[in-house]
Amino acid sequence: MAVEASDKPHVSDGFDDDDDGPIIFRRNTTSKRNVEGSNAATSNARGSSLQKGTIIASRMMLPKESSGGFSRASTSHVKAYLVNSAIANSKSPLGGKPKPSLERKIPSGVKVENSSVMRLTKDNCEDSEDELDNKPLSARLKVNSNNANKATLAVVKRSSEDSDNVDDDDDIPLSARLKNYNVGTSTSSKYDNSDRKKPISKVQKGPQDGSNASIKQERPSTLLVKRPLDNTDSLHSAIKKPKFSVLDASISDKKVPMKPEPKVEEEEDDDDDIPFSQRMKKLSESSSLKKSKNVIKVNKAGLSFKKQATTFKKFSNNSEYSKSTKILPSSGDGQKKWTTLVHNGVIFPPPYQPHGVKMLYKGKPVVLTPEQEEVATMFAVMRDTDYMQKDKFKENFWTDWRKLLGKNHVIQNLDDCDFTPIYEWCQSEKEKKKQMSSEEKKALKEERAKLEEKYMWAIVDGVKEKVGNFRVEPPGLFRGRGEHPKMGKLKRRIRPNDIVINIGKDAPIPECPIPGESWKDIRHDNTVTWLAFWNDPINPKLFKYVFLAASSSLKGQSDKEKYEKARMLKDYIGNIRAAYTRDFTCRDITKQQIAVATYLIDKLALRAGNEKDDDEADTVGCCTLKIENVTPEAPNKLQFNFLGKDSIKYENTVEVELPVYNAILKFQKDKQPGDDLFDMLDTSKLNAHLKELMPGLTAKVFRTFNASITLDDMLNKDTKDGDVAEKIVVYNHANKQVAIICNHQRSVSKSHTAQMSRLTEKIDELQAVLNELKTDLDRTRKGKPPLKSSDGKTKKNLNPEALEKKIAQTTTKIQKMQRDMNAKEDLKTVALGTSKINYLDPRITVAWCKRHEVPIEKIFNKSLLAKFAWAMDVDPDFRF
DNA sequence: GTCGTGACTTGCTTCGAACTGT
DNA sequence: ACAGTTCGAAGCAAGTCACGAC
Repeated sequence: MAVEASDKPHVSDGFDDDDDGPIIFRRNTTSKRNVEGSNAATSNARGSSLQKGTIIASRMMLPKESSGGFSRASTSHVKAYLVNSAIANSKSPLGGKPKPSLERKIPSGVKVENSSVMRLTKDNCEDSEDELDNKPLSARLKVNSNNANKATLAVVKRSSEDSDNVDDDDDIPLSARLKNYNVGTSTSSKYDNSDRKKPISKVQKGPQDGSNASIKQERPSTLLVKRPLDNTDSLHSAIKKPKFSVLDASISDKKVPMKPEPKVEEEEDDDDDIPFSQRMKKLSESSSLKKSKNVIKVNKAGLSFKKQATTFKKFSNNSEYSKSTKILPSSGDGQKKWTTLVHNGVIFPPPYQPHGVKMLYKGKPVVLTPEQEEVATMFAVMRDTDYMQKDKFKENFWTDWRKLLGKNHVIQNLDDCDFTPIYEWCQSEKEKKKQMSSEEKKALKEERAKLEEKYMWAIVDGVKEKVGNFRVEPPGLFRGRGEHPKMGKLKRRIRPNDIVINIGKDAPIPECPIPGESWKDIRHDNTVTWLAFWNDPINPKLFKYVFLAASSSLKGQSDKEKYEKARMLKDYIGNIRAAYTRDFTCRDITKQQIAVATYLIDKLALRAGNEKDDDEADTVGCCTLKIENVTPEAPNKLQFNFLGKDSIKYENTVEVELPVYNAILKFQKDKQPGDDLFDMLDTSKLNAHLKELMPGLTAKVFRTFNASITLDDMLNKDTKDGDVAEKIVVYNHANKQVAIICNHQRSVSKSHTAQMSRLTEKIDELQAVLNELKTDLDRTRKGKPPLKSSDGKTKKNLNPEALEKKIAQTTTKIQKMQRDMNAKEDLKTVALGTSKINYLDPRITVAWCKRHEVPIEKIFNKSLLAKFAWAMDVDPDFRF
């Protein structure tokens, strides 16, 4: 049974008893509601400008990414960013000046022209080296490492824009810098920080302590027993990433990944049995140890911001990760995710309640059965969406609805249907609901909560954990994104006999909530984390899973591993870049394509790009780029234009290394539009190759790596002394750059234009007031009375000091409004949340907050604090 | 090596409550 | 009190990637 000392859900405990005052969350984005002329269905048509040219600002100009910039690191990142920032954000929010919308102001071309790009003056993948192509990359890299200095890489002197920022090794020949990487360890990498200087094998031997660890141990558990984050092998081995967890074994035979350090200590063997996650933990803990001096220092500083410390404590305290001393039994199979699992299954949406409102067919009311009416209502309520403009949507709806109507039904075509009565009925119902008193609303909410309470929690190995999506999806019309061929199809009602339950062997099987029906199947599979699933009614070969919530330890554990893997890439990235640069001119076309694809994934943070079926929207990623998605522009630019995930448009023109440019020309030769650019490549080949370079490396790791390293660099470069608000501006700016790198877009709020004009009006009004005040001041100084106000009233005769004060206040107000307006415009198509939730290592944020005395709740909202509980006790000196 | 399946992460929109300014 | 706005949470679609069968 769960160990439970409180009735309260543990997740919220940290908030409910907040005695430190209210937690205020703010964000400077515009409303996400109401999409300007578009919604999901038209996402491909929107926001294309976001990407346009902005990548360059943040990534394309990064010298480290150029052919030779392998050893370049964080500072270069930031430097490049700053240069671009100057270009792209001539009126940056940091500067507080009016800043027009990104896309309008920054034609990609301009940015490219301004970018400082290091070029290969000579290709370093000589034909003579082709003999190496048959050797494993890692082996080749060894050669490469020795040859790196000889590699005929040269750096074109960086352009003047960033010359004043040039950092120490900018002038060091690239070859020399490369050497650092090739020699191996992080000591040579500028990405490195001290806590990464030991190879995994070494670090794990260290004492498991670190200041954080000791703090954890001292803390008694007050609520539930929590699962430790790096809880021995049971949990870790449970994480289904065998390639990662068992990396030692898997890589030791033939294909040895590049090593961040050349020398492997004897102890390594001993660690082979230790799960990767655990080793990673030790790795970071060892860093805590090393930094203990600093910790003390920071702790001292911390006294001045007790409240902040309390927040961190509260979250790490409440975190399952920091409390438990419980060791889960070892699974032995390396796959076990849990030992005991208890939950109550899922809750179903209420049955359909017919409203009896008659729709019209050829102007006449039609009687429908409840089933037919239900589907008609689904269609009626979509009247205001863009789906109604899509023939495919209507066609699919009609096909499915007609099946319900039957061939001989009076309704014979959709065009003659008028759903207005139903639509209006729905609107009035909505309105009624809106008009309910707050007491009524509260009562309803409580009733619902009471009904759902038992489904909200699961007990995993004795720990009460929140369940994520315990509600079965209600029936509806499928809202595929982009030009999805199945949009409009009926998503039928899911019944208990569609649902497979996964639960512990000894746990009671959840009672089926619908009398007379039963579950499809009961499983006791502890190698997976799902609690239930059903087949997607739209695409039966896909599944809909019920998982634990993001705040659960299982999710937290895998989150942490994800970031550790990305951090690990930091130690390998130099060699990896050297390797793919070498292969840009390989004779082996597959290798050449792998090299170019990896380059694009690294440089542009593209997704891998799996193959897609015909019954899905036509979107692409790196491996599935089509000929027409990339347009070469002589001498060495590539113009990208494609629909990516969720049919979000990716538009970007970038300057690339000449060998890459030439390779793209070669890949396009003799192909037609519609043909694959990388015809020899797919994601499995690419990932198999990446795994040779670093254990567990896949294409998506590059995205996490690039996002997190960018945040880390920018925060550390740009944070200046100042008040919290200014620091938050820095954070949001970095967050925005990451969102741009990852092409995280959102649709423009429907009310955006109206909001902007309202703000403009207000600013104009204030400006008029300001002018009046200035005139009055002028007159007062000359001994004249103030002019009458615009409405003809006589104004009070103020003294010059009072007028000056008023002028200052008004000016400040105008400036603030202008700042808000600029921020709103600036972020109207940029979604900051996605990167925060998925790509930015929370420890970067937490450590930065600690270092700069920024309350963490200014950056993370309640759910993020819960999700990232595992990161709360990070060393303030943590660097990604 | 390819393909299909399964499990999980990522990503955008929507909903509705809370907040803010008047 | 009200309207407009912000924001967290939920919803669910759409990706990635591993693995096993053939």
